[in-house]
Amino acid sequence: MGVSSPEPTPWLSPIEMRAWRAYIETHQDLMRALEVDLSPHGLTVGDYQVLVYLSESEDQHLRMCDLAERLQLSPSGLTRRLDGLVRSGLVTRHPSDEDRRVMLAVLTPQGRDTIEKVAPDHVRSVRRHLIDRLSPHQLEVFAEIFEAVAAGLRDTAPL
Amino acid sequence: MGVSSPEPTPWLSPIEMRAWRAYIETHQDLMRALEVDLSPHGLTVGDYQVLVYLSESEDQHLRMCDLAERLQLSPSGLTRRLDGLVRSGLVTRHPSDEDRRVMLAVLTPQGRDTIEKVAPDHVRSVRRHLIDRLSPHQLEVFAEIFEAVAAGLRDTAPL
DNA sequence: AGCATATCATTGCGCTCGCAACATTTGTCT
DNA sequence: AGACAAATGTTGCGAGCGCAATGATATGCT
Repeated sequence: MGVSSPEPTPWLSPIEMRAWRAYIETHQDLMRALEVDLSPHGLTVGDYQVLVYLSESEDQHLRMCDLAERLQLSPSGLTRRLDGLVRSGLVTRHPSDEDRRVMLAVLTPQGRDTIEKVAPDHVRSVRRHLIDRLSPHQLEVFAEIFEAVAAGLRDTAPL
Repeated sequence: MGVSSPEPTPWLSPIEMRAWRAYIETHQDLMRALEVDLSPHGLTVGDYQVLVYLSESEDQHLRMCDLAERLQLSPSGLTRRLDGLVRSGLVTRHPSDEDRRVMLAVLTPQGRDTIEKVAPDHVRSVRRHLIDRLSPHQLEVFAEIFEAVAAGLRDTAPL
């Protein structure tokens, strides 16, 4: 490349600022709305995610470390979150036979019932607040955008 | 309207699921990257936002309640966040003359210097991780999407 | 085999935040 | 004026999470 300017783009244009502020300010409200819709079921969105990943898994169980990675949660964070679900009877811990370091988080029948009962409501909530607001084209671009950002983060993170 | 089905759309289509998961999983990573980029300056993104809103305001000050609303923070949350900034010398508290209930959060000269020094780096960070990844068209749709969602939330929230 | 290193889960500690309760001040209504 | 309601900021309390340290187990290297 030739000689490039040392300060490529120092500030945000109006459209960039519009997009950035709308995103930042709306995300929190959206998440709060989902929490509110889920709270009558006695679950947080975080709890719900745990049940989803377990219910999607072979034999309804997952190693703690794998679950933590999918939830983007630190090991300690997952330990505490699972504590709550165990107290509620939705999940149990079971030591692995193959590797005695690992604990398996396993969905209980009650947990299975709960996720099946709650999921339709949660999906409706996501639709109502987000997806139904978007045209097919906007939905397509929405997916593209976050996939592109995710790809970018994977590139720069390992620096 | 005619007779409509009681369960309009019980599940997410593949494209909907793609969009939703990409969004949820990427948002956290994006915010974390912004925090990491800002941390060398000794600021969190939350602290940064406080300084931005104060620096944009008349006479560099804002009532606590107004600031809390813009930050989407509870009153107690703002009290604690300001505690940290006051300890760092970037902001001071000043009782209002007009209304003796209110406290004004006012940017100090040092806080002014800090935000002016940090802002370009933060903007570059936002560009690098998000905005530069998007085409002009994607950026436009990005803004539309979150403005539409925000409008929807304003409609349903007051229920 | 033996030892160093890596992996896995948990715990202690600190941080941030929301909710409810509270004290203070302002506004409203009669 | 007086009484009641609303608004404002702070504090105690508890929930949720990350980091660092710890203990237990597995893996790799010589």
